[in-house]
Amino acid sequence: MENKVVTRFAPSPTGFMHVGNLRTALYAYLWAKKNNGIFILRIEDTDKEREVQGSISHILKVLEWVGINWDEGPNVGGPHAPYLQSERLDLYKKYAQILIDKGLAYPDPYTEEEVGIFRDTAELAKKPFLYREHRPEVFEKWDGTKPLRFKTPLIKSYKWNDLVYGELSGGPEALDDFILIKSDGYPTYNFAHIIDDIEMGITHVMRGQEFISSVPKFLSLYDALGISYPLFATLPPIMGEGGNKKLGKRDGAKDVLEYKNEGYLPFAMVNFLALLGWNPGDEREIFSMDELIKIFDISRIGHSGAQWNDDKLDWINKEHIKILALKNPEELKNNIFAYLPDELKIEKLIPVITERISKWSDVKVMLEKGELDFFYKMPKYSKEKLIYKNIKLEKISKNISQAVSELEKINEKDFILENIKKVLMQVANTLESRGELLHPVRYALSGLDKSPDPFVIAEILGKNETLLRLQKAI
RNA sequence: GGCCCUAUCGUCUAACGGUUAGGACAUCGCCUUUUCAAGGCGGUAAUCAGAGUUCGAUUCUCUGUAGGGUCACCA
Repeated sequence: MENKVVTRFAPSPTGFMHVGNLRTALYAYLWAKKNNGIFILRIEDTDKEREVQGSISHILKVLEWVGINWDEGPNVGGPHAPYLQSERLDLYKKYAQILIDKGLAYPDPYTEEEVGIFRDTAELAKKPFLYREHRPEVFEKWDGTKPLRFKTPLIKSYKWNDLVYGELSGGPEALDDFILIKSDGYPTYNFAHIIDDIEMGITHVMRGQEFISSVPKFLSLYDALGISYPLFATLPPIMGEGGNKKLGKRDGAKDVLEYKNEGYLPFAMVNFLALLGWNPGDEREIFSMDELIKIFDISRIGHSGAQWNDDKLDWINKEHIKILALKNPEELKNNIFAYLPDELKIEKLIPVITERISKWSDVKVMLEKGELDFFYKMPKYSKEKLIYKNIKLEKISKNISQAVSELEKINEKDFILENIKKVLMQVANTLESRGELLHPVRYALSGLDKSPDPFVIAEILGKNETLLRLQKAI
């Protein structure tokens, strides 16, 4: 197994995971699985200031929810353990020492304030800030109390190949003496992720487009260590809905688990995210995770930013609900029942509800709007509304009476949709317009202007209740 | 401001020099339906602009414009 594909998802535990993070994880996972490779989860917890308690378990929960299983990482372990960067500090020190020995790393002699002044001056002059312009002539010995900086070995431009974007480049201003190890002893992202990617044998590095401008720094570090580059696959940004800003926490990107709570199916989320920046090249749009693994291909990842779109997510979710109704009706039932009070946990209500929702929480909305009350409560309504167009009330009453006497002939156990429909349609067809019977019947049974059709309602209510409500209307 | 990336219907996108520029979401209309939803059928709607290369540019090149990213002891 020489050329086994190894990818990783390496989030930092600084808060909740949003959909942008999840898509990066998904693409890395799909690519690994498509190639029978390994998908590693690594936690980049090197910023102790910004770390948020509970983030790690949150990340694991999100990945578990959508069905992204890591082959190596927290909980499952693996040959490169530990998978938390904060537990790998000795490793970074080892590599740092190699650079120091080569004369390619040195302690920063300035205070943070002094560096701040350098930066402000550069900004004021509308020039990019470059620390290396202030690099000390003589390097002191590093005692661990000062930040350790990388000495950019050669000021040059870099050109490299990206699996998604093709040839990319960065000018010399993208190279600088960045910090390898902070004064608190933790490595920076720039340093740690490279060491870990090397140590863990990562073959394909997938990450967002915001890292393009840092790649020259990474390349210069690989060069300094004399190590060949992994393959890079850069992902286009996800933009906020309606806006043109990259979707980020600051711009209201939602916690992935909020989608779970709102009642989206994990497959729908995966499906939608897969399509945001990638397409299979044909006209299919609905996929399971297994199908995605089969057809996913880095070469079909797009280059331009894609806007988040709730409408499309809702549609995809609805499609997945339909699939669920066929494949796993029990799960469909459980999800819908979870929102219903006991008196509404009626099996026959499920198809009626299913066709009206695009996510589970819509059931709650239906409930709140009172759209389901009539299934267990005698509806309240005004008799004027029984009138269909300009038909007189007496005529309506007569029509209903006629329907009632016909419905009475049906046996209690034969009181099912198709029989009810047959009988009511028979009566309705004798009238000038069918609406003069069907409208009042529907209204008498539901008390609503908009409701499922009267036959369905009648079946669910049963013979007694149906006739009772119709009598009342008469 | 420097550097980098991007640019097809409102949105997600297909078309890797030759298509009546295709599909999906949304929208609109019709059919079905008492109504709503669902479903079926159909419509409106796009190559950012200007030069070049070419017999021929959505596609290749350049310039402009617009949008995005980045320039931390954050990742």
